[in-house]
Amino acid sequence: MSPTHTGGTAGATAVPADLDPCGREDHPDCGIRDVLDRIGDKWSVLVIVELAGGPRRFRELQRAIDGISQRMLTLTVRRLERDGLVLRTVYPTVPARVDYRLTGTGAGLTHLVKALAEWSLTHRAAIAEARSRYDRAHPGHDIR
Amino acid sequence: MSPTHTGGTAGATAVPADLDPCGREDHPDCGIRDVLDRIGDKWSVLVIVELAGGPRRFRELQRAIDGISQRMLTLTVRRLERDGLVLRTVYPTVPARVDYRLTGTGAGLTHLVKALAEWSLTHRAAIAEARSRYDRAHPGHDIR
DNA sequence: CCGTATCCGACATGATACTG
DNA sequence: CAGTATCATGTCGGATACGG
Repeated sequence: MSPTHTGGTAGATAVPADLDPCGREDHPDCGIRDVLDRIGDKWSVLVIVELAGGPRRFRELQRAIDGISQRMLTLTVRRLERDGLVLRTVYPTVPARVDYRLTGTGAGLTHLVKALAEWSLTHRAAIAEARSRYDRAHPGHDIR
Repeated sequence: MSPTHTGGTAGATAVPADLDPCGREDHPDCGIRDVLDRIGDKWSVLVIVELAGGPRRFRELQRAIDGISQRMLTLTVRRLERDGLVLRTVYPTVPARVDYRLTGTGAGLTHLVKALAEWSLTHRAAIAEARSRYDRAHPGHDIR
């Protein structure tokens, strides 16, 4: 395929209205960023997935999520709590016992996360192949 | 009783753990990370959303996505290309003309992104409120 | 127009030690 | 057990300048 065509560009030119929550693109922050930042960070999704299996204590989470440091687990779980996605409960026993569970809002997110996870699995092979193909075609040119 | 609890908008709804795409929870890295890293980074989603409206040239993307630097647009679009989510076409004109469009795989991701965007919009208010409530209840204690 | 190449600061994350 | 505090560091992303 040698695309020599400089004529009219094919396809629609407008962003579908249902995908443009900002109204205008010159307004970068429109709410979706907040959620995406949470979804995107290294550990939140793993915490959500783990909590989807039911309430967990701090140490249970840490053991379940391989590689997470105490500090990052604390931060992650605090941010999720702050956003109202996770409910933190402290039992005044000795030693203290704390458990975490998804709120209704958080549980709703799990459906999306689940869809994302399924999509990932479905396309994992294709993506891996695309990557190696790209790397083969562009030697020495590292992106990542 | 009266366990001290903070945060959370509604009562927790336990979700059955059919979410584990890895088979085992002690093995959290199973491909979903790759996709999440792409979803999670600052610009990929915005590029995908923009391309959902049809093919775009480099400058069009940059103008549409407010705040993105040339460097980051290049990197973002290259990574998406490498993953086989975006197709890059170079027309040998002078000056060069390049356009980007979603591949079939990339278009599939659009649906998920769209779902995520809708979820964000729906819960934006609740999240914002949860945050300010948290911040009110925990003064001086910043998480972000 | 469409990039690439550098430099650099800010922030996220990790390691470690300490507390209630 | 469930954190907090502190320090070190690696990466991300922005600004800028240059090149095809």
